[in-house]
Amino acid sequence: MSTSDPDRRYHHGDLRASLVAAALAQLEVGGAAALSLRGAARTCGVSAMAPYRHFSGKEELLEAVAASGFEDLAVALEAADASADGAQALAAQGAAYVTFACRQPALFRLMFMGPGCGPDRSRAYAILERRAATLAGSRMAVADLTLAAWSLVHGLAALILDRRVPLAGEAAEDAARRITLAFARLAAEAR
Amino acid sequence: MSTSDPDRRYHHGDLRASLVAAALAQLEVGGAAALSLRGAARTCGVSAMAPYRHFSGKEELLEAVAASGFEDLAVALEAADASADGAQALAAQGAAYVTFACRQPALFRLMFMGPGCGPDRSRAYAILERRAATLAGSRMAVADLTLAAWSLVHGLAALILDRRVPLAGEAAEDAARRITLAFARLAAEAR
DNA sequence: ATCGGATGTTGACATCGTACACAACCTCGC
DNA sequence: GCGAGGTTGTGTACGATGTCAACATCCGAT
Repeated sequence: MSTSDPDRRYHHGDLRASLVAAALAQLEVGGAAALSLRGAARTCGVSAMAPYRHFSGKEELLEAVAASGFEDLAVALEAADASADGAQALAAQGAAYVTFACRQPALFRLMFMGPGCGPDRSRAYAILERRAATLAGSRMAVADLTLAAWSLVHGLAALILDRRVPLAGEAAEDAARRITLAFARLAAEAR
Repeated sequence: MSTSDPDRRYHHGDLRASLVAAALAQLEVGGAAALSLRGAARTCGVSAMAPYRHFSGKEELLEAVAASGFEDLAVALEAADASADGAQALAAQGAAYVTFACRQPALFRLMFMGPGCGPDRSRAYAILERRAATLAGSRMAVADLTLAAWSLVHGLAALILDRRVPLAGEAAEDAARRITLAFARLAAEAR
C-alpha cells in the first residue's frame, strides 16, 4: 500500500543473502555460540519463520555461511600464490591460510568443525595441490605432500585459534610463514 | 529411611564424576549437539538443577569432560612413544594422536574447539617436545619443530574428522604414520 | 483482472540454560 | 544422643531457541 514505510515491504527482496550476511556478522562479533536463526531473522527485520523459506533449518544456513567462507579462502590463497619460487609460494599460501583463520576465527571454525562435513575437495585444495606438485619428488608423493602441507597449516591455524599455542596476530602469521617455508625447503631439497 | 529404595537416595554419592561420564557417553553417541546439561542430569537420575552444585554452568562441565580427554590423550601418546628410534617414535605418536581423534571424534573436537580455550601446554605437549628435541638441528629450532609436528598431526586429525580428506579408519592411521615419518626423516637428515 | 506459487506472519510447543527459594541429608561440637 | 549449620538435591519459573501448522500477502504469468 502507498502509505507504508518502504523499509517494511512484505517481501524483503533478497532474504537469503541477507541472512547469510547477518549470520556472518553475528559470527564475527559474538562467536558461534551467539549465532541463532531467530537472531539472524531479527537482524533482517523479518519473522522467526521466514528463514525456513530459504533454508531447511539452521544447519543449512550454517552450510551456506561456510560456503561463502570457502569462497573467500580460495580467493585469498590464489592471491598469495604469486611468487615464482615454489617454496616461497607455498609459504605465502600457508601464511595466508593462517591469516584468514586469525581474522575470522569463528567463520574458520564453522567452515571446518561445523555440522556440515561434506567431502568437498574445495577450490582451495586444488590451488594448494598445484603448488605442491612442483615440489614433490620420489621421497614424498604429490598426494602425501599436499596432505602434509594442508595439515600443517590447518593444524597450526586450529592450534592458534584455540590458544593452544602462545602466538597471536603478526607473530602467528610469521610462524606460519617460517614453518611452511622450512617444510617446503626440506621437501624440495630431499626431492 | 529403611523402607525406601536404595537407588533413590537423596544424595547421589559421586554426582560430579557421574555427570562427566554421562556427558562423555552422550558425546560418543550423539555428538556435541546432543550434549545437554539437563540430559546428563537425567541420565544420572537427578534434577536439572543438581549439576549446578558441582559446576558453575554448562561450560564448566564441558571443561571437565575435556580435561578427562586430555588425560587419556597423554596416556595414549606416552604409550606410543616407546621406540628407540626418534623418527619412528615421532611417527608412532602421530599415529596415536590421529587414532585418538578418530575413535572419539566428538571428544577430540570438544577438547580443542571447545569453549574453554585455556593456554595450557598440556602434558601431551611435553611428551611431543621431548621427542622433537632429539630431532631438531640448525635448520629448524626445537620450538618450531615441535610446533610443526604438532600442527601436522593435529591438522591431519581435524581434516579427517571433518571428512575434508577421503581417509577413514585404518587408512587414516596409516596416512598419519606415513606422513609423520616422512616429516621426521626430512628433519633428521637436514639437521 | 485473476489465479497460483513464492514469500512472510502468527501462534504454539518442546527443550534448553539458568535464577531463586526451599527441603533433605550429613557432620560436627556438645 | 542431639541440635546447629553447611552441603547437596528439588521445584518452580523465566526467557530464548529451533521448529511445526495454518494463515496472509505479494508478484508474475496467463
